[in-house]
Amino acid sequence: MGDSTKIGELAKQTGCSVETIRFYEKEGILTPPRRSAENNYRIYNQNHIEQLLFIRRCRSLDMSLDEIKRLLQLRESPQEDCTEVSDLLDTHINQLNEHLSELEHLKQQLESLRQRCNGAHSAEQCGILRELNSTKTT
Amino acid sequence: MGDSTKIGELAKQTGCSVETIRFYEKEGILTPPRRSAENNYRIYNQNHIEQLLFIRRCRSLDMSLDEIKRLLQLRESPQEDCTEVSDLLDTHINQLNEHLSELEHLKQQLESLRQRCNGAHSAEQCGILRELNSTKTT
DNA sequence: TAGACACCCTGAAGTTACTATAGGGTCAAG
DNA sequence: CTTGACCCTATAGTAACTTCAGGGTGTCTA
Repeated sequence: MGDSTKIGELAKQTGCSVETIRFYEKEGILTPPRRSAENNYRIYNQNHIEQLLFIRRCRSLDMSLDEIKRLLQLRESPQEDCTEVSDLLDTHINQLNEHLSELEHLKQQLESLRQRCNGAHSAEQCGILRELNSTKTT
Repeated sequence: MGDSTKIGELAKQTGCSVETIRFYEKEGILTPPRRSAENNYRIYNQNHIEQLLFIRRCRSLDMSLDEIKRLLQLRESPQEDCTEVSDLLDTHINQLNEHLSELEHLKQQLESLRQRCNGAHSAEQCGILRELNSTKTT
């Protein structure tokens, strides 16, 4: 038992689509399951479910598949030092912070641009288009 | 004059790469320029420079090429009502805001996860990996 | 037992906005 | 006449999937 899950069932249990599961396997992120002798269907066990949930959690934290692949490896080698895990996370957080400040900046620019027009002008007079025609790229 | 700019020159004047300019043309975003009869080189005029600067500004505001294509069309029809311009911008700003709050949420999760480990553990004991094994996906 | 329908399989192409690469012509200077 | 900078086209690669084409499997029901 716990070793007879077909791909559709795994999809339901993890919230992944069937296609995504096959994709993860092809990319070497999810361990290939055994196959049924009769019909070549993939047959998953509890370990696959946990792997896939781990992947989903990491993805929900916006980690890349490469990062996740590495984390899965580290997860598989319990004796090793986990410094790399926290380093990876630090790098990830730094990237996120950079991304965030870019977007904050963007938001200000867009809102300032938006105020140039309150609708109901002709396009020729539209303050937004005018601004886009002349603003310096930052 | 103002009608003899080759692609490398246009690239310099706009800060685009040569490849990107050709790409924009292929995608129907930048108007195809006339070609030199002798050598088939692209020859740009002032209008192309302005178009491309417009595109660059929109891209720096993170607009998609589809959005930019539409804005360029609206820019070309000065008599039309510009409501669509401000609508497009509103939609864009809303998307950005959603994206921003997702990332803020993400940041909190990542920082809380990060606190689970201060390094120098074995991977087996690593609070980060433990957490990733069990956290519910949100 | 035959048809319908849900499920499974593979492999390839499409998505976004470029970047890079291969393979080749053009042009001015030395 | 060759070197180097510039131009051309067409194709593939990037990330993380999604979609599609084309076809097998399994079960239920008329």
